[in-house]
Amino acid sequence: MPDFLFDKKLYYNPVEFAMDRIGGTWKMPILWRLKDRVMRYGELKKDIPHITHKMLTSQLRELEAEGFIDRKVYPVVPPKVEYSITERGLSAIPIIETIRNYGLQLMEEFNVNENH
Amino acid sequence: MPDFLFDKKLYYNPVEFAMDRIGGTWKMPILWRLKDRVMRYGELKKDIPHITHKMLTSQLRELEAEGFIDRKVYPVVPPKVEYSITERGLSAIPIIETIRNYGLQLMEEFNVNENH
DNA sequence: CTGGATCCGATTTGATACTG
DNA sequence: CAGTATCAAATCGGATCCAG
Repeated sequence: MPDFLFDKKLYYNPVEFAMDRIGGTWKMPILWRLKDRVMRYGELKKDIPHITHKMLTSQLRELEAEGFIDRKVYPVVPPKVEYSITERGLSAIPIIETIRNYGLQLMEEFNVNENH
Repeated sequence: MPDFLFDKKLYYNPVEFAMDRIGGTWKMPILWRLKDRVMRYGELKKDIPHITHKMLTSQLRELEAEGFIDRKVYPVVPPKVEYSITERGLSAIPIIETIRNYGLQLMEEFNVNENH
């Protein structure tokens, strides 16, 4: 597998390409929440623990720019913006589930419990 | 899914936990190469394009510390060190394949070809 | 041959202030 | 309510040097 360029960045393999699209700390949590319903900005902000305003905004912009989510602005005051998942975003859901299940398996192996 | 601590770091979900173990730019390429044979440090270095000495060393250390690979040192001069995959490392291979296939699918959708 | 340590620039992220 | 801009802190990664 040779290197390839996308959006001015050099990639070394398909795994790296995929993780650049839907990886990082926040993109999967966002897609996961949008998988079966439309959500407003404020809802996402409340629903995703620890995410900062800046990170939520930037990650939503990237997901939108690459076609994983749609953004619908209602011209009202105060502003209302709804985010929804696209076909492309939906196709990522099974991958997220696979990684999530693997993570749960690893957590057992490492004796990680959710009570600290 | 509540937060949990592991190795002094706070995690928000199982996906994040999994990707901290086998994610990043280099861990999957390393595991992938070790999946069906033992390799020496220099072999890995030659075989993984672009990886630097520092990154290869640090990623091998982390994978070893968390039980994904074994490190065998031969007491000879000059030094000879062999890296091999463990059971835990092998269990990551199907996940890597899944992500890889998804990456290839995305690359088609984005019209990424490997000739730049 | 393998690998540790250090320096330093680049990138990422959090906090904060401001806007329509 | 949703979003942008700015600055500072933290993290990451590359280059380089030294060592057994």
